[in-house]
Amino acid sequence: MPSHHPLPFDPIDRAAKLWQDRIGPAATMAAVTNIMRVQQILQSSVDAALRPHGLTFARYEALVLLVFSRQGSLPMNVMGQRLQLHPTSVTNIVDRLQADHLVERNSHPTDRRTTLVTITEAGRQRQKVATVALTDIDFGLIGLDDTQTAQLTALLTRVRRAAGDFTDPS
Amino acid sequence: MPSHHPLPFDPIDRAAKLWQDRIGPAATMAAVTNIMRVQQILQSSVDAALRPHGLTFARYEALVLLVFSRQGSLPMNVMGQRLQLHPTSVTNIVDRLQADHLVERNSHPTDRRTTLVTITEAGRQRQKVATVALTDIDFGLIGLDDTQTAQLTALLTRVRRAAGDFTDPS
DNA sequence: GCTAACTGGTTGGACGTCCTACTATTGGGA
DNA sequence: TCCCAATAGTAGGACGTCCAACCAGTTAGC
Repeated sequence: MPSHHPLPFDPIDRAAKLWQDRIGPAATMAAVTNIMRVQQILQSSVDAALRPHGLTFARYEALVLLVFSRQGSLPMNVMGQRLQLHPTSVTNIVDRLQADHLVERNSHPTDRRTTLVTITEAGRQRQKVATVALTDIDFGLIGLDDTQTAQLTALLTRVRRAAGDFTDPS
Repeated sequence: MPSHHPLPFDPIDRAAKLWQDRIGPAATMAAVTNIMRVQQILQSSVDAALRPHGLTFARYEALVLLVFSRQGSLPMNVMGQRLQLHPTSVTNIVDRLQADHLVERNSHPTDRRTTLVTITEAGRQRQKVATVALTDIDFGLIGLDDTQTAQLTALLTRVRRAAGDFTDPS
């Protein structure tokens, strides 16, 4: 169970209201704090579902990426690009997955700089049961029907695009 | 400048597409990862704007809360409730603000368990300039017009409500 | 060929978040 | 009155994220 204390009202929204008179883009502020807060809710909800399986969302995403990769292995830098993570975060995550024997580190055949991360059979199994756990809680995203979920995705994708998150491969 | 590496395509969406055939609520998964990602973008954008002023978003929010409080001081547990933070997170944040002389810790007049956090004059000044820095970047939330921003807020509010985030004081 | 710039990855440190466990204080009920 | 549950805050640790700095290997330019 996530440990968000219930709120009698939204303090940040209240702050935003106060700003409206003296500063400016309160609507934007409200959206920002909503995103921050919903992310926090989802994170703790998802992590709680994964904890019994010894995973976090970050490590789970890495496992998913490897499971769906053609060879079951990827260079670390590619993992960083796909998951949008700093190289040091990849190192951190792979360290922990490796300590759990869910992935292995292999050397690249031609480029001796790169490290290939390969998922193990145990890793595949773990990803499978973790996915079941996640689908059981519907990924922690509740309160929206299919149409609204699609709307939300569309809006957020727009933001990501505006932020230059995915540069189209032109 | 945030350090997200540009993406040629959305890997998680791709993974979600793969799941669609074999697992199920891929749309939900896509929305979840989008929220996670947008939060990350906003966080790093906002933190980058605050870094020159020696603040993070978490500490900034705490300052705002104190500035808008009637007495300029609040008990730590109240701060935790308003900011939706774990008690230990409040301790952490107040520690750092105090080290920067932006807040002070005072003892409560009647309840010796509670600690009153009081904003200093330096804290008020810092909050002011930090707010200017933040409004200058429009909180990093771009790519949406007013209508879309309102839509986004409405959708996220629905999620928060479903998660029991604000328990209406009925 | 040789040097300089670039790329892949790691280390160490800062920060925020949470959890578990603990101390101090308060307040309600036997 | 006294004891015990609830509350306020902190300490220590785990985790993920980032940055700065660094080393090893690779590639391009001269």
